[in-house]
This record gives sequence, structure tokens and C-alpha cells, in this order.
Amino acid sequence: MVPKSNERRGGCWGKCRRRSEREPLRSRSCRWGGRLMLDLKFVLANSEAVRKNCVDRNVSAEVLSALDRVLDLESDRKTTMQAVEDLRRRQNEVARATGQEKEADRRAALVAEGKSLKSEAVALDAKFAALDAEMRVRLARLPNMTHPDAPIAATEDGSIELRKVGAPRVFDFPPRDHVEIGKTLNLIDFEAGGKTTGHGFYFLKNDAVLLDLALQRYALRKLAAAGFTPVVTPDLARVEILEGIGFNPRGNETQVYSIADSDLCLVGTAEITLGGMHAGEILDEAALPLKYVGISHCFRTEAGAAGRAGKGLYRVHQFTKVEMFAFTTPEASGAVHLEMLRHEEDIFGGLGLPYRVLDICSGDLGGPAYRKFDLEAWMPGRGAGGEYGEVTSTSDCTDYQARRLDIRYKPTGQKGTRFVHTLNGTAVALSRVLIAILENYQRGDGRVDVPPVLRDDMGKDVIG
RNA sequence: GGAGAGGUGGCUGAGUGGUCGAUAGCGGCGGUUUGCUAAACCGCUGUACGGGUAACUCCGUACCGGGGGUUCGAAUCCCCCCCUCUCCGCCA
Repeated sequence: MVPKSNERRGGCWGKCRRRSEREPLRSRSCRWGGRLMLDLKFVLANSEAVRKNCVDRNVSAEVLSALDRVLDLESDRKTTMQAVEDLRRRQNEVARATGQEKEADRRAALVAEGKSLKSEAVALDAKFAALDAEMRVRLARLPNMTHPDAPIAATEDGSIELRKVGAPRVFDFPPRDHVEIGKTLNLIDFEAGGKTTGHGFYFLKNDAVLLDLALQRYALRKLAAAGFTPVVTPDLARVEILEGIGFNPRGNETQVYSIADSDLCLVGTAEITLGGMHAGEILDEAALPLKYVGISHCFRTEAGAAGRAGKGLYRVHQFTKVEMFAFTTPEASGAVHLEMLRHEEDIFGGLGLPYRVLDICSGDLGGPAYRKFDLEAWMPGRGAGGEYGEVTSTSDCTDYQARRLDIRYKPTGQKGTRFVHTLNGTAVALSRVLIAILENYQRGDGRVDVPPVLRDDMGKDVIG
């Protein structure tokens, strides 16, 4: 459920605003400097592997040239940095000596020397700042590395089906799609959504509202029991946070709505705010893994999706989502990723919906994910005679987001810090799970059975 | 939205232009003492980048909410922004 885009760019998190391309050396305190440098070391030491990975990821030619530029830029950047540091050392010496010197003439001489060093520093600073800024921009465009077991292929057809669970139901009547069911039973009003807001918006009504809430409660209950902390998140976030997570809020192809005259965007998923929650922090190892289950509205422009398959609720501009998010040690992320997948399967299996699990191939991973699994639920009304449609997605982003958002932890009993790993996974996306339920549980009489696990919450067994 | 007060190292809290990366206390680590624990005493105690080293270590640069400015020199002065607290207003 992460928008696919190869346009990943870096940015500072919250407090580190207005990062400009012309910032001088001293402002490297904006932790960006340090953060991307580690990544840079990896890129420099493994340039061929990184290049192969970019190709596997099916990145644009621009990203490949960004990699070339990074490699070209480095030696110049480093020598300039050393020159700047050397100059600054001399400036510090002179300034210190000036403070000590009480004799007027000698003091004046020191001040003069300081002035001259200063003017020298201005030019050198500017040169370094330009090189460093370019380096960061290019570096931030490179995608994460890829899990060795992930299938390598350019397009989504290359993803591998790991298993199918549950058999698609055989109907003894012609099944209808959710749009028709929603209309007949007065559950979903697309016309009103179009009127008030525009195409891609809708009203849920009557039992659809109860179903929506019951599903949220159901997912929340399961995940809270599994140790996830429930959170209701903001639906807006700063551009810097979006970029840290790996979204690209700017440009024509963006999936993101921006709020005019502000640096805020409507979130496309609670992944953004849940990940941003701990931006700039150094977490305690004992507190890891931190597991959250967040509820938010999700807003997506679906730019470039015009004409793509999907009617009704499948591809909408706003929906509600219950989302898992975790911060872990590097050692634990793989296991937590499998745990998230297990929860997703447990949720959909518990709802009695047939689904299949996909191991997403390299070309379809997007920028941040190291590995990704999707659940596709059977949707009888989709396509000619029913199709599987994506309902969840869980990604292991390793340290990709943590590096950009500066989220580290202090290993107990060791010096220094390490970047955490971040993971996310859909518990339920309320638009698509509604499709699956309405279409799979429809009856010959036009009504819809409520999945057994939701009957208590719904307070009824049948819709309509 | 208006008015005030603040944001300093893991925490508390000094510091208003010149060896301040930053006093002190707490916590933490190491050591001495001790039958064990406690107490007492001594020492150490941030992050990132770069450089040198076989390595411990060492040297340099940057960082006192963020950015910009003044200055030979900024935690300290000026401007903008973000955040927190208090009071007022408004409101679900």
C-alpha cells in the first residue's frame, strides 16, 4: 500500500527545517551531514553492488546517473572538507590568541589575520556546501538495498506467490460487485462523494459504517493483544517527515496532497506519522522493539493512475487504515517482519476471506523497502470472474527510513549508537477490506452476511 | 488568535562576547576500602564527520531547539522559524 515511486528524496525531519542548498559548513549540525555519510561509506565501498541493485530495482536513468555523480563527487568533496576544516582550525587558533593578547598592536595584527582567514573561508565554505548538498540530494535518491531472497524482476509480474489460503467461494447465483451491492443496500454513496468533494470520494452509510468501525476494533483488538500500542495519529505531516519516510511530496507525479501556504501534507498512510514519531531520537535498546498500531485517514492523489483497473472503492482518494509500525534492532527486523505478515494473515484468515501471499519482486519494492510481502484477497466482483486484489502490504525498510529521520538506539553496554530498523504493515485498509467482505459474503437474496468474528461488534448477523 | 516565560550533555540545573564541549548535582561505568551489601573516597562518563594507528588511544572539525546575521571570536548579541509552559480569547 505504499505508493510506488522511484522519486525518493531526502529532507530534514521536524526541527531541522529550511535546509537550504547553500548552507555553510557549520550548519552540518543539522544531523543530515552525519546521517547520510554512513550510507555514503557503504555506497563507496560497494559501488558495484549498489549499481546492480539499482538496476534490479528498475530505477530511472536519472537515479543511475545520480549514483555515478556520487562516486565522482566524493574525492573533491572530501578534499574540500579537509581544507575547510584546516582553515577553521587556524581561525580558531587566531581567535583564541586574540582573546589572550592584551597588547594593542599585536592584538590588531591578530584581528587582521582573523579577518583575512575569514574572507578566505567564505569562498571555501560555499564550495564545500555546494558539493555536500549535491551529494546528499543524489544519495537520497538511491533506493534501499534488496533482501537476498526477494525475487529479482523489473515489473510486478515478477513477484512470487508464496501460498494461497482459502478457496474462492463458488456461487450458485451470479455474484455482484461491491459497487452494486453498496448501492442496492444503501451502504456506499459515490454520487454524494463526487458532489461534495470530487471523484474518488464517497460516503459510507448505514451498516457500512458499523462494518467499518467493527473492522477497526477487530484489528485493534488482535494487535493490542500482540503487544502493539494503539495510536490515533495526525492526518497531516510535515514535508520533512514525508521525505524521511521516502515519499516525494513535490513534483508532478506526487501521490500526496499538500496544504497551501504551509509545509504540511495530508498523509497517505499512518506509516508517515508513526515513523516520524521518534524522529531525531536516540532510543533505549531495552525499549525495543517498539510496536505501534495506528489509525488514520489516508489521502492519495493517485496521480498517473487514471485508467488503471479498479472501480468503486478499490482506488479512492481517501480511506481509513489501521497500520502496524515497528522500530527494532537490526537483528530483530527480519523476525518482526514475519510477525507482521503473520498478523495480516491472521486478520484476513479470521475474517474468512480467501487470500494469497506475494513476495514482492525487486522492481516493485519502491524506494524504502528491503523486502515486502503483499496480501491479496479474493474479490469475486473484480475482473471478469473474480480476481485477487491487494489488501495489505508489509515492508522491512531496514535502516533506510531511520537514517533519513535520524532514529537511532544506544546498544546497552556498548559505545556509540546504531540506526534502528523500521517496519510497517497494513492491518486493514477500510476501503479494500470492505470490497472483499461485501463481495465474498453476499447472499442470493441480495443481502450480505456479517463475518462471524464481527457479529458482536456489529450487533447483527446480516446486512440489509 | 493575543500576552508573557522558557528550550543547555541520560536527567536536574549553572553559564549574557574570548582556552566553554560547556560549573555543579544525580544517574551510569571503572577502581580503592570491605566477610557480603551499603556507605565513603578517587577517576571516567555525549554525538557525528575527517585524519593518523596493528590496536587501546590520539589529533582536528562541527554540534548548547532549528535556520540566518553581527564579530578576529557567539551557548552568550540581532532577525526569522519550530516546540513547551502560564494567562486571556475562541471553539469541537
